Amino acid sequence: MDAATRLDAGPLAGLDCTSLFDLPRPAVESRIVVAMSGGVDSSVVAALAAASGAEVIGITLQLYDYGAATGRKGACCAGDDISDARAVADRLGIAHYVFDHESAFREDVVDQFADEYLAGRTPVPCIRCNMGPKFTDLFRMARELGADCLATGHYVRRVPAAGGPHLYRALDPARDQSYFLYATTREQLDYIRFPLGGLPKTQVRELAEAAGLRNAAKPDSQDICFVPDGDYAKIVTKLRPEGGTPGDIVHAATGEKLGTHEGIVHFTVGQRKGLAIGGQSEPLYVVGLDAESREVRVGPRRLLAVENADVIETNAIGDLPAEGLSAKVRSMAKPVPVTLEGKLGDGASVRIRFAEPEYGVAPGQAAVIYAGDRVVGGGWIDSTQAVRA
RNA sequence: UGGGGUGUAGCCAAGCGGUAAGGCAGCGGUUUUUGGUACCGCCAUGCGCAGGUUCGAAUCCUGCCACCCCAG
Repeated sequence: MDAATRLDAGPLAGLDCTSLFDLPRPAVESRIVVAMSGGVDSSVVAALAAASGAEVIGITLQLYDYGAATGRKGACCAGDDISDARAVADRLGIAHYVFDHESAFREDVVDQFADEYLAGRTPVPCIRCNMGPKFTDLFRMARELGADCLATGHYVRRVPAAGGPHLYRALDPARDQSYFLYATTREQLDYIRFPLGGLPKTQVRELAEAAGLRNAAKPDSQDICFVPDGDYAKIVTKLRPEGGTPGDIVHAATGEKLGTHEGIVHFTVGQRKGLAIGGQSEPLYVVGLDAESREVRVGPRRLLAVENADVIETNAIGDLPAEGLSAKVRSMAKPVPVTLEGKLGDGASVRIRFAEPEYGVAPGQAAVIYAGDRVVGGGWIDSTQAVRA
């Protein structure tokens, strides 16, 4: 009947729920706050927490409302997520609180998102969301509730080490979410737990199934959570109408005007589709955006080659090896070899030199630095330097 | 008005009597907790129009139309 029994009998019978949470004292004396989004992953974290014997409190933040965000009525998936979270908490017999966090989310994430596009950059709202609502606000709530830790469903590994915990990529590279967590501070990492970082997704689903969670088969979330139909530009221009001001599309090499566009917010460096320019012998990509002139500069793929990128507001996690560093400039990519100029961390600016030219590096995106599987930090890409022709 | 040239999908373009290449764009799908990329698939019963020759024409012939260039 209770979750612990089911788990012990289920496909993950050998799993040590207590050590998954790396608690400072016996589980039965501990209190764990779980960030519950309503998805499978965080629901399973709640189930694991409950199975550990600790007192578990689930917290769900109401972050957005699709109806309000898009002007559409009757579409409120956020509400479905919240009710899923509540149902899971009920099923597990744990406390569950929902906090209205919409206005803070709008300020910290959505407005930022729109402003970045307006400035010709390409934001990563998921990182902002982790930095703010999840790892700052939820963090504070968990502390105030006297919890021993805050647990989330992120696929990333926290590994205790001498100078403080380290952050590692998930065991399953296909699920790894470390790109979105490079900005995690030492204080946050001390307190937050990622019990799923060592598990394959299939196992998580099996566990959800075994625990009888109603969202066990719920599709993985993808795209930007507050952009229901994938049309992010619609949201941006709704928030910032000036983002839809037309401008010219010009060839980056010749300066020739090739066409016009319906707003700079529709483009990102490295983008190929959507330019609607035909009659070319090879594909054209966006190689630069000028917010001032609203000019979209395009060119063949070779013009995308970048030899270094300057990143700002950097964070460092743990000590930095002298060599063997690699970097990801997008979530779905293999880390590529790099060297750093400057000292990573404490908000400093650093120059990343790519060992081989990197293509489609967009300002506004994050560059995350790795030493093998360990995340050593990262920062926001502010500008890039093209490979000399 | 005379001379020359060109008219093939949204754009560029191959084809030169044997039953419409390719690229770009676009659309769809796969992948994906950001944007994007990449990959796969689709995309001219018809070649400016009308006739003719031929077993068979985008390809040859005739006329017409349109656009471009040169001349005046």
